[in-house]
Amino acid sequence: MDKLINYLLEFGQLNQPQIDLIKRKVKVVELKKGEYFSEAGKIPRQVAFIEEGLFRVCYYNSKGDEITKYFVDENNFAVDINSFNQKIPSSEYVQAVTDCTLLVFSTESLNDLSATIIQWDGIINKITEKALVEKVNKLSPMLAEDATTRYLNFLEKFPNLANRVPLSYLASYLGITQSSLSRIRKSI
Amino acid sequence: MDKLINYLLEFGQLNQPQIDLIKRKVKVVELKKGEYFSEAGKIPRQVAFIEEGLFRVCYYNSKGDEITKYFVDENNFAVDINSFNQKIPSSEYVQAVTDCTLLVFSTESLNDLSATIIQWDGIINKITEKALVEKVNKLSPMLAEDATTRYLNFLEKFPNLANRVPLSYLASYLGITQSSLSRIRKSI
DNA sequence: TTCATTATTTGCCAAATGGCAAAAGTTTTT
DNA sequence: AAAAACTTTTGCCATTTGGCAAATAATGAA
Repeated sequence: MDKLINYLLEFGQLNQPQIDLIKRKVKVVELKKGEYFSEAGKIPRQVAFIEEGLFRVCYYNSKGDEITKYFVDENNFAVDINSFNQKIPSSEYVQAVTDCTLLVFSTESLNDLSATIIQWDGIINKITEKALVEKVNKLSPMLAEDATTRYLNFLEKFPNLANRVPLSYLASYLGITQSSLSRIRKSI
Repeated sequence: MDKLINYLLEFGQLNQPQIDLIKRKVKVVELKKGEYFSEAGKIPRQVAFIEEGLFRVCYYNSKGDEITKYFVDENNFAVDINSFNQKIPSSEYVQAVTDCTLLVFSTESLNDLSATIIQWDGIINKITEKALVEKVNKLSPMLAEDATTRYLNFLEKFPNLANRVPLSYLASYLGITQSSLSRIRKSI
């Protein structure tokens, strides 16, 4: 669990008893490639810290295409933050792209931590904000770039991943078709 | 200032003395079309609530193109949240697209409010999170849509704006060239 | 290992978008 | 009102990406 604790410590101070409490509140979960951590239509009741592996968040658009909204890799939290906070059914799936090791907080654990650790909410808010800002900053320039550049940027961000991720996931994330991505790959 | 207060009240309760305090901490500012509220390279020291008008957030990409990252319309806060919080120079401009009336909070005012009003941080965090989630949710599907659809969606979101915004702003927001946007307009 | 299934590549052609420069239209300044 | 400056439209053609279906490759199950 060191990854989690170190990650939290980046956003605020915690003393040893607090750290121990956090460790007790978290549950280690393993997910196999392809399994879902949370599903569209359900109210998410857990938050995952990805200790190992890769997730994606995806949904079906009005045309029925499956769209990968973004990838979440290790050392990050994965959750449909909006649905989780508002306790409304999610409109997206959170799915393991590779086998994953997760550290899972339940809603109750989070409430306990929030009530017990005075810095907790502050830490979580900083983490949330940083994650969202990163998403905006990654998505925003993509519109101005051509498909090849978007793919190259993905390669840079996830160097050893491009070949472990199904083409269809990656293509929909990049906003192109599978065949186009295949051609782009060949041309590089 | 009712717009501001009503907006804040959507995210938490405030009693009258608190509301009065907030009103005292805020400064009304008018900006003319084209003027900047904050500029790239500077550390932002203010947050604006847009009472009237439209802003855009823009930057220059590596090719030197000016890119409109997003628009912010009335009843929303405009700030480069990341630079503001971390006190680092912004990499983007916040510019008035139309004449605007703003309610401006300085860093000091915000600190005072945070120290005095117990609910303040919670309210601000909710607002921040909501704004960021909205940005992600608006950007994300754009990649999967063609230019015409993106334009139509913009028209829907800002019905009476498309013709008041320079073509260049809108085109770079939509991720297309001015000429393409001009042709799309004609074809509708 | 072999078969079945799924994922990826490829060919062919169509559609969307870009690049550039000139023309037309608007707005601002003098 | 005329000139200058800026914005938008348009023509022409190149490039990028898409759509579809078949071929190939890779993966998983029997």
